[in-house]
Amino acid sequence: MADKNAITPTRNEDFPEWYQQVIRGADMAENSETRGCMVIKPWGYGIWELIQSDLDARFKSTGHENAYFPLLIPLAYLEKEAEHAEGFATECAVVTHHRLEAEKDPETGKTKMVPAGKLTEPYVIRPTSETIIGAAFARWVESYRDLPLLINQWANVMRWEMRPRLFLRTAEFLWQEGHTAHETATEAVTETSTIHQLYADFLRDMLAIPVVMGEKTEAERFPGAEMTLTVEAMVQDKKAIQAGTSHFMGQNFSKAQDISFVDRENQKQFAYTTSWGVSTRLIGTLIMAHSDDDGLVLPPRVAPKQIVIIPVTPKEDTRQAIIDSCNALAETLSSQTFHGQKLRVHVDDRDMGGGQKKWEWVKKGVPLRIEIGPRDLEGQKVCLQRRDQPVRDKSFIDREEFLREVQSQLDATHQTLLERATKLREEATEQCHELSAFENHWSSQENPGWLLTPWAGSREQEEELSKKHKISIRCIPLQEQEEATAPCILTGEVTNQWALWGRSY
RNA sequence: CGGGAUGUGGCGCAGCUUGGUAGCGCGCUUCGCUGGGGGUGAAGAGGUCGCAGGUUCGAAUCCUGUCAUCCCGACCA
Repeated sequence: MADKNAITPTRNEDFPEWYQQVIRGADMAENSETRGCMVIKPWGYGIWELIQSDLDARFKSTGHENAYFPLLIPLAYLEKEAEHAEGFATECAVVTHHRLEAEKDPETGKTKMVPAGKLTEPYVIRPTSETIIGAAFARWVESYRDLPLLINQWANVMRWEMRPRLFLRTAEFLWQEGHTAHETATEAVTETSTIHQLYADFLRDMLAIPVVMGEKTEAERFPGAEMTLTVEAMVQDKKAIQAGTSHFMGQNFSKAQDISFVDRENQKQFAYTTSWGVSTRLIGTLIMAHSDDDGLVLPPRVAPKQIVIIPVTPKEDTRQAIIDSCNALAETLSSQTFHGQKLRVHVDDRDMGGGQKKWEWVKKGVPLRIEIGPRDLEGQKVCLQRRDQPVRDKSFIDREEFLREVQSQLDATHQTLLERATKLREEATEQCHELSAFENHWSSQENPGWLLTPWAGSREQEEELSKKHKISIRCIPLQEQEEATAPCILTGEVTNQWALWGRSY
């Protein structure tokens, strides 16, 4: 087993299968009996809780409040905004009955439960909550004094996807959805951008994932939105993942749902609304962005355990002293903080092989592993292993020194991950001005990375190119738009708009 | 919804062509040896073979139906 990786296959051999095995190896989640739905296990849910609590604080500090709306949406609500309805129609689960009746099969004698009590008006299990929250907003908003209305909801939603994958695309998933209503378009657009930036900061600071911030083209926009802003991440197979979106709805939804108010001139006006969300897909993105052939690699700030201490007890007579020493170290560490939160430390004193324990924590992606054995105890040292470094690397440092530099070790881990991901993305993103080079690029390999091109094509032209090469415009990056004008790669028209193309999840 | 495949102990599979009521690996339990490493020896626990019919003295094996899942397409956070 000496040189074997913990995860089979490796990323190069079979990336999608590697992804599944990382999740299994880290014991994060599993497929459930319910079609397309996953069971999120404590290690995976722990990551989600950390994501949640940090985001929640960011939402609150930008003036938002949490509320909760029903899981079931009256079917009629979904019919109000045509584009929106159409966008989600094919993936809606529908509730049509409200009672079960026991029915005995006369031949087998077995009892079956049969749906009964048909509803006159069916309900849709929310695929997203614009409509039902909009209905509430319509009641809540009467005057310009009621605005802005800044609401967030933490919830589960359901989209009957054809091809589910753990975390990345499941029929039921957890997310937050922000919904806001504003007096003016400008204010609503500002809100959309504020959240866009909030997401980008969050991904960089918590998940160590660099993103490209940009706007979606009309073809890729949220159904019913006037503008969709996105943060796009590149993962290790060079595909793109849309990690979070923030939509400006204009007055589309407020007109459809009558979210109106009396303005400062005593005139009736329709509000301008926004919505924005990130989901458990962030965990999938996180896995694909950082993990290696030995399993999950967690950025410290979302690691349910940041430091795991493993006692090495080869001799019975020193065993208790070592365990005591480990517990003492854990206690000291736990009283320290990292980015405002208590360090999350765990002593693994289970009675089992040390090697097995070590590999479990490697596969779970714990940022720092500490081992303390008889020799370390004697020399007041600890054996430190960092998850962002090769698994077999270890350094023996003074215990006191370790206590002084834990935080910087954790920060350094975060920094390494962020730099690696940034480097990967930069190396796999090229500018392209020639249509022939553009077309060749997509057939050169399965996932050849991203291309940035001058773009002035129509929606139809975009869709044709997308279909032909199985790509999409990930976004019109905000940063690139100021750069020099150039002829569109397809039409030749001189433009200052640049499009970022890639294959995506 | 179109094309392909599969359903056998917790997981991964063999057995099915040539019917005779289950077997392997991993995991799990107990005990021993090990102990800076995912080691090792022994002994155990655990399945009426997706479901429903049919053929047969007898079906995991043959036939029919049905359900579910997976892979390739169209859709998608």
